[in-house]
Amino acid sequence: MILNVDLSGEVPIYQQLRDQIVEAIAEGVLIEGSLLPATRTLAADFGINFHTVNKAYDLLRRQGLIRLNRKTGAVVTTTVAAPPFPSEWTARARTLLAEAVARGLPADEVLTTCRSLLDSFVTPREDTP
Amino acid sequence: MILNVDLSGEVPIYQQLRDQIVEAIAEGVLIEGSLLPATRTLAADFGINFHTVNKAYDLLRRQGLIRLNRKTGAVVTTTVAAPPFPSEWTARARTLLAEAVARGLPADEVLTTCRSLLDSFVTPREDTP
DNA sequence: CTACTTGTTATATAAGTTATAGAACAAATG
DNA sequence: CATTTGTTCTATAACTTATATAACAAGTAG
Repeated sequence: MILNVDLSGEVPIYQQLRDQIVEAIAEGVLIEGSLLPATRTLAADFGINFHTVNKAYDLLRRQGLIRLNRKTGAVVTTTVAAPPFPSEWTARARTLLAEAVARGLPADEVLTTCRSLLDSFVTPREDTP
Repeated sequence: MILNVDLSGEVPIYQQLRDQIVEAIAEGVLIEGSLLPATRTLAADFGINFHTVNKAYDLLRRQGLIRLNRKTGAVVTTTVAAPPFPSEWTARARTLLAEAVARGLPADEVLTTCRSLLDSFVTPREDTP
């Protein structure tokens, strides 16, 4: 997995890490059982503090996307979204889609973009018999 | 237009205001030429500081969604998204959609949700002859 | 013209967030 | 037992958020 951190960007570093790991999971680059680098290792790779990586991992853990074990490190776990998540997610999607429409992007183009993005995620977890 | 502000929420107040105004524009509740309340008025309505409202309006102005005139106040302006916007938006959409997929929401359900949201926005600006 | 309403700008302050730093603890592995 | 890993604690600097007060600037209405 390739992570890219923009240290001088507007988005907090821990959020960038979280987002990219979430995307890697969606893409199938990270699957159930995949091991993430140790916090100190990842921090050293980017020249950042390991507390910052810790914060990203803690976010992912609270969202049920990884499990943290001593010595084993962070392991990706695929769980099904808990009840409050879908409606919260929809609210956020509403805001993001509204922004696109308000700024003049045609609704059908927006939907096409969403479809493309989703298609790029859908990873064949099932074997072809 | 009905605005709702959660003073003790995680999302900054100025962001909540911005988001809700963006959604109102997408919904067609606010259309080109609609006047927003004066910053001091809106601030008084919610018992917040007018600088906070100012920040929300300034964000909207920089995104080309409203124009600010002295005495006239804030006026909604429908503009077409500038070049950097679509790709930036797509990047944000990618992150949000990835989160849904990573947390186990079926891709087709996610797309359906997006379609529903977009449908709820599409407002007939053209007259029916 | 004067008064009022509006956005604009400036300064200050308190609380919270982000990132860094160093240290120490706790558990699992080899 | 030593090492590696996450966990917890304290501290600090820079930035963000929200508030407060004050003054300025430009339109509009009387």
